Amino acid sequence: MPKNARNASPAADKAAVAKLHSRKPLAEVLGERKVAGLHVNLDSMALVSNIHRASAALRDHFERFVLTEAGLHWSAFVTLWCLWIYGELETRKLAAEAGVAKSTLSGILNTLEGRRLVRRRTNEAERRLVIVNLTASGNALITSLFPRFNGEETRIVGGLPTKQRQTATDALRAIIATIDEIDGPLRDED
Amino acid sequence: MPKNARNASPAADKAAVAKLHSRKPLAEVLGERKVAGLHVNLDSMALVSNIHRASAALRDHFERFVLTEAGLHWSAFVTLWCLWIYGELETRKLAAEAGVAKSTLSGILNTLEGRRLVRRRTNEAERRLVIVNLTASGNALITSLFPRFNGEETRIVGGLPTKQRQTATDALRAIIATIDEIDGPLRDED
DNA sequence: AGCGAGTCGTTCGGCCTCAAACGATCTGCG
DNA sequence: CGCAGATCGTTTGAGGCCGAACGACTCGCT
Repeated sequence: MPKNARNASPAADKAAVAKLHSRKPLAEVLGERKVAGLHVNLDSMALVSNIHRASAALRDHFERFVLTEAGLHWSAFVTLWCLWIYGELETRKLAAEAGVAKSTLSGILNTLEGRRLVRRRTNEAERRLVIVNLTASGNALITSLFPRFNGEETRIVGGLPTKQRQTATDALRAIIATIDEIDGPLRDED
Repeated sequence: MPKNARNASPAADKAAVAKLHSRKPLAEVLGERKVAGLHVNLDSMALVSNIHRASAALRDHFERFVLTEAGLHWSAFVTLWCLWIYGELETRKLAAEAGVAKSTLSGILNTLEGRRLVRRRTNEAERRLVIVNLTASGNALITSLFPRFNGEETRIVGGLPTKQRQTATDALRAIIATIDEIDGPLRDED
């Protein structure tokens, strides 16, 4: 499939998003048109909104420039990455680490197993558990992909002053911790 | 400590994610086990990784605590929100603003239209265009939802020092702009 | 007038995504 | 023992999500 073609290019509806998206911050439009007496915290909204946009833009960028040619979706990549880091993992922990529901992971593993990138194996001592690990080709794939990923990450965020990058990272960590704190109590203590 | 039934609680596989996720930063594990001579930029990785985690945690939190009871998914909410801000929008622009492909929006609009929350109408002057706007009940729903959203946003990020919040917001904006710059040239100039 | 190229929104096929329901397995307690 | 309850991973059903293909429509040429 030709990547050029100025004429008749379907594909990549998604690519138009970021451009239009960033053209005019929604927060401003809201400020202009809506928040007459609605007392809204625009600062909070701006930060949260930018977190989502940055996440989507990053994900989109990586899918488009690195993952598509490898035939992987985001979650499949994350799954392989986790397995690469941890060596092998039970399904339940892998799902948690990859950030998807266990039922979602089941489907992802079916896909990856079909491509011979991962292997499933029942734990004999605990026959309820299923252990997943990379095959040789799965390991080769993620090993070749990861440096490119990290390189792109650095290309994108490396331009920021070190101090700002650090501050932003800390802020995000704090946000994650706060949400954990709010949502966490509903879960069982272990 | 028995917040909720310790016995037989299906549901909310997703909730376990954040907890396990934040327990042990993957970057550290990577540092421990992998990056012997692989020269990886851990700072970049930490920032990018935390952007994704924060975005997912936020989205998850809002879906669980605000959207579920309204029977809305994330994208459906964003779609209603855009319509609330802009009044009415063509399908193409709405998709871009909501951050989804136009084909995805088509499905979302089918769902929302089925619930009588939005309305579709053909533009008579340009019969290719479809204009979407909120119904009265759609408007009522988003109007009631938005303040709760903003309140939660403030609860979550409001604890950060103003300066740090501002710095983080700027950093995210810069990241989005950088990605736009990298990806943008491939799109048509308008 | 007519026709080819461009641009709408929709449809289609394939996968991801979730919660809930399910079968298999392990455990504790009588 | 035996079986009720907890905990695995998988299946199911409804919908989100994408790129590609498509029909409807518009515009520019000739």
